[in-house]
Amino acid sequence: MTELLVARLESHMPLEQADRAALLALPAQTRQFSARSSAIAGKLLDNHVHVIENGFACRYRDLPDGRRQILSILVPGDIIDLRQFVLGGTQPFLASISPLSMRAIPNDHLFRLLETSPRATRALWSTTLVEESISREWLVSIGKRSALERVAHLLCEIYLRLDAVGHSSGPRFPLPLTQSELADVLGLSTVHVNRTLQELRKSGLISFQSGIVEIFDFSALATLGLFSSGYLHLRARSKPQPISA
Amino acid sequence: MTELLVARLESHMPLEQADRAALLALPAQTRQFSARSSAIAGKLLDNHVHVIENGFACRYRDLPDGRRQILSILVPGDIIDLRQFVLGGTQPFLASISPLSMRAIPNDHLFRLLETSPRATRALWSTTLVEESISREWLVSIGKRSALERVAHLLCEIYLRLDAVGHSSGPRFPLPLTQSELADVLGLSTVHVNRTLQELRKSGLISFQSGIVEIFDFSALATLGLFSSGYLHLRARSKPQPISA
DNA sequence: CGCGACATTGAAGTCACTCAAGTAAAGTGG
DNA sequence: CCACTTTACTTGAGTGACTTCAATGTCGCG
Repeated sequence: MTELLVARLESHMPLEQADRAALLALPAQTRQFSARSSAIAGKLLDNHVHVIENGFACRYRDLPDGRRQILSILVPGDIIDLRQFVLGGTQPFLASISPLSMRAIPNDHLFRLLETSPRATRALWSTTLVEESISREWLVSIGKRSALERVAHLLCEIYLRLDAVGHSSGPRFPLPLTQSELADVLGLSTVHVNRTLQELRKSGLISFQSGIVEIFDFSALATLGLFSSGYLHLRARSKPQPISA
Repeated sequence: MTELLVARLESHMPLEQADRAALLALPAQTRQFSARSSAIAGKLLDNHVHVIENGFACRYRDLPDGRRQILSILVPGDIIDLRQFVLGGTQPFLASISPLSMRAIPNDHLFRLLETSPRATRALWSTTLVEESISREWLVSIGKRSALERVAHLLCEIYLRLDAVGHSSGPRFPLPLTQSELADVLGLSTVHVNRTLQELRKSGLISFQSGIVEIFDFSALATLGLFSSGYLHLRARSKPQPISA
């Protein structure tokens, strides 16, 4: 049951049947976490790489005086500890946002795969490069986009990322972040996130309640957020996009 | 003459003699660029990966209305187009900051290396992961640190990165960015960068003139900037650090 | 010299923040 | 089943860090 991993890798680059088979043959055990538990990192299996199967998580950094910045939002299909796998060192802070289920793959099996399949290696490497690309886009948001643009941009991004792994339903998708967590993602204050969301709702572009977002006009939202999807490195899919950038 | 590449890879993880030899055997031709030419990307050799040998460059993103965010500062030893190599697609915008010399390595040789040396593959992969780690740290800066903290933090980072590849001289290092470029790095306005630099100078922590920074008290600067060097993933070096975090 | 690029300074403006309440919904315990 | 608590969201008022605009200063260079 690492189909999701294969789907994720193939959303960025094509695989051969042999690679797909090798990936599917990787052993994996399921692990569950409850919502909103920080310090997940300590509870991960050592010498395993984890793939999110369901739910949302995030990486974050706390500054000594209590300021917090959320560094990435992790959705199903995301691999959370490739950096440690490759580079060693300790896992940066990681927290679950919603209830979370993950698949843990033993490092040694993965090492063997890397040695035998350069293409699978590239595919895994790719996911880390896409993550980097997303980080950079967030830099643009936080550095130069206005609050309204930031929120619009983030919603577009999460929508496409979820859609790429089949976790959207039409124009609707789950976003189980509180406004205060969104603030820590976007480099804004909670109060300002609240007002910005109200503005987006009033302008008829989205609805957002009890953790569900609906985008009424993706292309208008993308324009408003100066969003263009290239940085996500999604390959065109066989079935047509429900809504497209 | 890819010694610099080897030095850079070894600053993050140990290599075996065989890997080192394989890396040094990679053919490479030198390419030169003048200072401050944007759209470097178009002038790079197709099907080559480029390593900076001397000088500074940056990746940047322009928004439609002229806002610009600099996404990363590239220093000697940095590899600038691994993403395209692995993931395909086009090079994000790239500009030289100072006169620049680079070494271009043909993709096919690199592919062959990846297929024969998993350890070299990991080392190259590592550099992209370190870049990602730096992007994330910049997110913290722009998202949550004050202007003074941001500048202090950036100076600490550049110093250690240059020092790791032997491009510092004692507490001094080149930083050929204009204040307006620093502003685009830090998500600030030029005017505010100017005032912030003055504050740092007045407090006696640094000097910064004609593109040369001198850090008088690294540890005070690091404290001020909430800097801790872990995210750079630098291995302890054999010779002692001149100044350390 | 005079031009261009960069740095510096002052004044005025604003976007987003902080502080402070208040509302709403959901969970907890007696 | 209803007080009590907790968590999230909403609203208003005042403030401040940083911005924008506009000059002025300084240095190197053709």
